[in-house]
Order: sequence, then structure tokens, then C-alpha cells
Amino acid sequence: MAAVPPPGAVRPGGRTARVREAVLRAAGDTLVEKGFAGLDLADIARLAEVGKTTVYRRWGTPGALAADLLKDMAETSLPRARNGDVRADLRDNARLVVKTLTDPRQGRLFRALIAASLCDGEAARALHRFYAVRIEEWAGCVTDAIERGELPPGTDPRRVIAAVSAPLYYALLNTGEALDEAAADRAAAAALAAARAGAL
Amino acid sequence: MAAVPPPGAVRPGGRTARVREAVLRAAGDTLVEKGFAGLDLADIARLAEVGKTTVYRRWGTPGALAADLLKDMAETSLPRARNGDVRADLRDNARLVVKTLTDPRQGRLFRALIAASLCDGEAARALHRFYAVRIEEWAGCVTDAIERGELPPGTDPRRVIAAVSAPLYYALLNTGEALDEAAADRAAAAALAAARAGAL
DNA sequence: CCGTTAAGGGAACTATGGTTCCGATAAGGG
DNA sequence: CCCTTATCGGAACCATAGTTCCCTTAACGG
Repeated sequence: MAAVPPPGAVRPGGRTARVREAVLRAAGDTLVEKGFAGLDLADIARLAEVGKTTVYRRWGTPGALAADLLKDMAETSLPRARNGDVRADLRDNARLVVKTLTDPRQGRLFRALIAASLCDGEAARALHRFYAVRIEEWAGCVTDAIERGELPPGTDPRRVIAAVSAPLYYALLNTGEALDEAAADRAAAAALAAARAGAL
Repeated sequence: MAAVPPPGAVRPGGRTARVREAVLRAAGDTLVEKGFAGLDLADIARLAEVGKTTVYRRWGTPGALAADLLKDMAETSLPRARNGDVRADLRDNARLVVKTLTDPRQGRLFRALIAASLCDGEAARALHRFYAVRIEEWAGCVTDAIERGELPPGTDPRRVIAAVSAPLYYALLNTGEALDEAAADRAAAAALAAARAGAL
């Protein structure tokens, strides 16, 4: 069976690249403004000033488009803190998450992408990969802390980082509770306490 | 301004009630099978064997339909545990959440409803209310524990219950990590440790 | 029971998301 | 610099979600 390459893979430069860029920008803007339910491919084509056919051929569905956007986002990771102190590192991480989720653009974008991941398998895989990358970056804080003797050996670094974010996302998605700096500091403190007790 | 009652509110009995029941069942089935993106009102009407006009008139959008389903679900709350021991109570809660989220039907339904809440404001309010009700029911475990001296006074009961669920939903939605009994017990242990340390 | 009228539903209509076809353009190897 | 062909994109087309109109049915107050 001759493997048929997906459109855009053989000659990815020049015009093809420009089209992708324009489409991803339009998709991001639309997700921010109208959420995942408002992500219409015909609309995207108009907004990106690109042929409707092209968008349907290269992406096909809103879910695949969201997945591509996530792949793009996963490549730009922000560097972790290095305070030499877990408490401070975890607090910085929690505050960064809150800052991201409460930012008018980023917050809406993240929610829309989570919605996408719940509607489309490919988007789900891309989202999980995105968080895996983000968590991996910050896991270093915990690894260092274990080496410094601040946390018990055997602690799972990624689990600790996930424990910081978890209550913040739970507030965002499930309860609709407000996200502020106090919530961030509480999340960091709770994760730290759990880790110190050897529960993670 | 004469307050115009929403359709179905003046004569909610008999046929009207039967239609709502059939439509909500069809909506649930569809959400389980196809997710929120597949929730099409014309489809629902066919499946529920109800006039298409009726569905559009009474619910209007997929989001509103999901919201109505959530309101219906919020009314049936499952009773909390009463082991006389927080550790056991929180563990039972965590295991119940995992059991729900990994159940083929319930798990898909919950994910679809969260997706709905991210696409529609009304559904979002209904979902937040749903979780408020669920958390309130189990908060009693923590209140009792504080009275028994198992947890420090000043601990926020709802926050503790939320802390149990948070990492489980984070695994479900963000990382895609597997949810099993070990994950449940870990979540309960972490929340307990954080609460004991006075972080919640 | 009856009468009022809220609610349901069939059918025709409209708007638009998504597909198909095919010619135009330009990426990238030689 | 040229040639092959991957990719783009305009235009016509199709399917169907959502709307509108209006008649039928039955809830429920008296």
C-alpha cells in the first residue's frame, strides 16, 4: 500500500506555509471570539482570505484544525522558575497558570481548545501532548527539590506539578469559581503539603 | 413589559412532560454516542419521535438542551458516605468519581456535558450548579471530621471535596492519564494531607 | 365537562456548511 | 532555469440544519 502523504507535506514551504499561518491565526482568533462551537471552516477560509477548498482539504474538520493549532502551541514552551526553593517555584507555577487562564485571550483560547479535545479524538491527543510538554518542563523544579532534600525521595515530579494545576482547572471548568492570586497560592500550598507528606 | 413565559411552563403536564422526557433521553443517548459536537436538534427530534418544530421552539440550541439535561441531573444526587473517618470518606468519594468517569456511559456523558458548558453560557451555569450540589452533599464528611477533631478548624469543607476530584478531572481532561483505583486513592490521600496541613 | 389557548407537529422554504470539478499557480528537484 | 506536479482556489452543486406558517391536539381552570 503506497503511503499517500497528507496535503501540504510534500512541498511545505512558500505559499503552503503562508496559508497555514493565516489559517491558524484565523482559527485562534475565532476560538477566542466564538469558542469551539463557532469554529466554522468556511468562515475561517473567508477570514484567512484563503480558498474554502484549501481549508477543507488540508484540515477537513474543526477538530483537526484545533489539533493543528495545539501542535503549533506545544512548540513554544515557557521556561520554568529556578528559585532554589520548591515553595517559591510551585507558587510561581500556580500564578502563571492563573495568569494564563484569566487572560482575556489566553483563557478563552484554552477553554475552547479543551472543548475541542472533548469533541474530537485528534484534538484530544494533541491537548494531552501539550500538557505533557508543559508539565515536563516544570517537573525539573521538583526533581531539584528532591535532590536538595526538600521533598521525600520517590515523589513523582510530574504528579506534583499536575497537582498544582488541577484545582485551578477544576475551578475553571467544573465549579466556575473565581481564579485569583489567593487561589493560586492555595493550590501551590496544597500540592506542597501533599508532596511533603509523601502522598504524590 | 408583560413577562412572556417560556414554552412549556404554563401547561407542563401530560404531553408536554412526555415530550421533555423523550427529548432528554434522546439528548443523553446522543451525547454519549457522538459527543456534544454531534448534538443536532433535528436529529434529536427524529430520535425522540417528536416534531422538529417543538424541539427548536422549546430548546432552540444544543447548549440550552444540554443545560436542561444538567438541571434534570442535578436533582438526583447520590448520598455521601458516613464511615465516621475522613480518610475512608474521602477515599470513597474519590473512588465514586473514578467509577463514574470510567463508566462507558457516564464518562462519555460527563465529558460531553463539560464540552457543552465550554460552548454555551447557559450550559456552563447549569454545570457549575450541578457540581455545587454534588460538592455540598459530600462537604458534610469534612464538617463532621472537623467536629471530631480529625481536621483543623477553619478548613473549608467544599474546598477539601473539590481537592479530591480536581486531580481526577485533570487526568481526564488535560493529561489523558488513566483513571484507576490507585489514582483515586492517591487523590484522596493528597487532599487529606493538604487539609491536615491546614492548606485548604 | 366545556372552553380557552398553550403546546405540538406537518410541510414548505431558506440559508449555508460542506463537496466536487477542474483550471491556475508556484514549490522544489534536476 | 525549466519541468513536473503538489497545492491553491473559483464556481457550481448538494444536503440538511434551522425557520416560518398554520392547522391540530390536548392541558387545565372554572
